[in-house]
Amino acid sequence: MSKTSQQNTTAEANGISVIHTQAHASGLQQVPQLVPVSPGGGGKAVPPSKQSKKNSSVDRNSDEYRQRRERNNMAVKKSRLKSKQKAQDTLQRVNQLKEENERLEDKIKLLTKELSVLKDLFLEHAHNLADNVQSVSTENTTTNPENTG
Amino acid sequence: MSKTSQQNTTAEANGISVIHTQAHASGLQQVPQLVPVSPGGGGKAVPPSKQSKKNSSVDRNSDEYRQRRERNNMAVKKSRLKSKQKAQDTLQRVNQLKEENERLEDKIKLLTKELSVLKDLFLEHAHNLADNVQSVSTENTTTNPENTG
DNA sequence: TTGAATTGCGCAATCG
DNA sequence: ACGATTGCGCAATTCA
Repeated sequence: MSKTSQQNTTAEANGISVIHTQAHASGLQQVPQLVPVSPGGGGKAVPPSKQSKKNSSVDRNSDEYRQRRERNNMAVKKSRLKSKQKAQDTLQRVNQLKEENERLEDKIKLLTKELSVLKDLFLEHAHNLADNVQSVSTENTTTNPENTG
Repeated sequence: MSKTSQQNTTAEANGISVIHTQAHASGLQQVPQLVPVSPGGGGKAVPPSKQSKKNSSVDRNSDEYRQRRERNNMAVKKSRLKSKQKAQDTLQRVNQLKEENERLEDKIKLLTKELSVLKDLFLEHAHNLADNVQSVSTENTTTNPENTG
C-alpha cells in the first residue's frame, strides 16, 4: 500500500524547490538542440501558429512548457491512482465472488441433502403406498397399519 | 512491500518540493560530464540517506553506471510486465468466478425446483396415506368425527 | 554487501 | 488546446 509522498508541486505555495536537473542521455538519437515534436514527417502536423526555428521543439524554459508539464504530472498521478484503485477493487471483487461462491456451494450441499432425504422418504413410503393403494383398490383390509422400518 | 516508504528528508520538513527537471534525451545532447544528483544549488541539499563520501554526483559516463542503468531498466520492464500479467489474471479470475457463480445459481434453482416438486408430491400423497392410515386405524382407534357407529 | 525487484515519479507521445 | 493513458527511463528503496 505504498504511501505516496505528499509532494505538493505547487509552484507558489512553497518556498523552496530543489531542482533535480538530470540529463537523460538515453540511448536515443543525438540531437544537438532541437527536437522534432512530430515524428513521422507528417508534413502538416504543425498548426499555423508559430514555428520559430529555435522553437521548432519544446522550449524547456518556456513558462508554458513548465505549466504544461506540471499539469501533465498531475494528470499522471491522478491516472495512476485511479488505476491502482481499480486494481484493488478488482482484487476485492475476487474475494467477494469467492465468498459468494462458497455460500452458494453450501446451499447446494444443503439442498442436495434435503432432496436426498426426501427421496429416500419417498421411496420408503412408496411401498406402503403401493400396498395401501392396492388394498384400497381391492376393497380389502390393509395388512400393515404401522410399519416404518 | 507495503512499507510506508517515505522520503521525508530534510527539505520536506520545511515544505520543499523536489522537482526533477529531467532533460530528456529528446531534447538534450548527451551529458559529457558529471551531473550532480541533487544540485539544489548548494550541493548539500537532500541526502536521501547519509554519508556521501564521494561527490554528490553520479558519473553518467561510467560504464558501470550505464550497465547498472540498463540492468535496472530491464528489471523494471520485467517487473511491470509481471505486474500487468498479474492484473490481467485477476481480471480473468473475476470472470471465471462470475461464470461459476452463475452456474451454481442455476444449480440451486434446479435443486429448489426439484425439491418443490417432491414436496408437493409428498403432500399430495400424504392425503392418501392419511386416508389409508385413517381407515386402517379406525379398526383400533376411536378418533373419528362421525364414524362412531 | 550485492544484485534483482519494487515503487514513485517525471517526460513525451498518443489518445479521446 | 487539454486532460487521460501509456511506455520508458531514473533513482530510491526493498528483497533476498
